[in-house]
Amino acid sequence: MANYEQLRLRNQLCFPLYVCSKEVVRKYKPLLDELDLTYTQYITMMAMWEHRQLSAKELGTILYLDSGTLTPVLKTLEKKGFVERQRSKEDERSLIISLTPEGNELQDKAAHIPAAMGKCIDMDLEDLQTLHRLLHKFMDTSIK
Amino acid sequence: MANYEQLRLRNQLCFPLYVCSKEVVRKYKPLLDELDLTYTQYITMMAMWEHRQLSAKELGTILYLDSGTLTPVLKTLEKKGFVERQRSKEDERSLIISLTPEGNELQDKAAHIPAAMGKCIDMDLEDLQTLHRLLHKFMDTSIK
DNA sequence: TTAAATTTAATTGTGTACAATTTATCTGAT
DNA sequence: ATCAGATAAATTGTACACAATTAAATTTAA
Repeated sequence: MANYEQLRLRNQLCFPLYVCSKEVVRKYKPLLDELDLTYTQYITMMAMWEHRQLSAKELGTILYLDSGTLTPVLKTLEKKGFVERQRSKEDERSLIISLTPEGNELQDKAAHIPAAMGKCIDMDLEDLQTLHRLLHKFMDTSIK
Repeated sequence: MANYEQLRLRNQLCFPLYVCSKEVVRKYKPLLDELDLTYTQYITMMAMWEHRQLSAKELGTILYLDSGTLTPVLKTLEKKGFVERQRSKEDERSLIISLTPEGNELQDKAAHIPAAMGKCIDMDLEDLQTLHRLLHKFMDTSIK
């Protein structure tokens, strides 16, 4: 008789990852609605606040997103006035994304979000730090 | 001068969660292609293998998915012959999902997947167990 | 008992994700 | 100098994911 214990949802690592990720993104929604940003647009803006200017290629590397996802996200952010898209002069293949003044101002409006999210998470600091460390370890050792 | 340290991607908990989740799902793809299942269809089948019969409502609770996502997934799985959809006799609002013989046989073909995925993850067992425990704790304390 | 509230799926609309392909540009080896 | 290969975005197609709404069935309460 076969033992399918390993096929139970509760024994998977992938399933709680998948659920936690989705539910955290869902918790961001009311906060991000105030900024007129989706979660994907928000992490894109976080990368832009940090780097001011990036090629679409570099953004994709930072965010782990391909052009199929990023192209429409960047067009939307441009339409909202938060970034500018322009071809590189040195290499016409490359698309340079720059933060606009409006995009820069948005950072002030977003400044309270990390603390607001923190209040939703009812775990002690040590567990959160361990979780953070292990997720980064997982990313570094198991991805690509 | 404002300090936006908390707005950096690397300091977020959400971002590594989001990346790890996506990348794990991507790693499943070649294994699931052999079964003609997507990741969402796979976790749905895992729930069905475990419970044999569930209402759509119960499935949604187990998988953290709403009817907007589940309805098309279940129709696809029915088209593939792995589950049956029928209205409950006692409560016509309720949709009963049952495993078909073909769906049951699929479990044999899936039995090797957890071990195959395990080989992709280059972390020691203790870290994986800690990660698993903390993700469940996160789910239990911080979701809904 | 019947009207209001609740519950369950389905539908609609928007926005990702990603594989695969296409198009344009650039680089390097001959 | 040129063309074969590489690179960067965009496009196409499929499949979620979820909020909001709708529709039907059931339950509750006046």
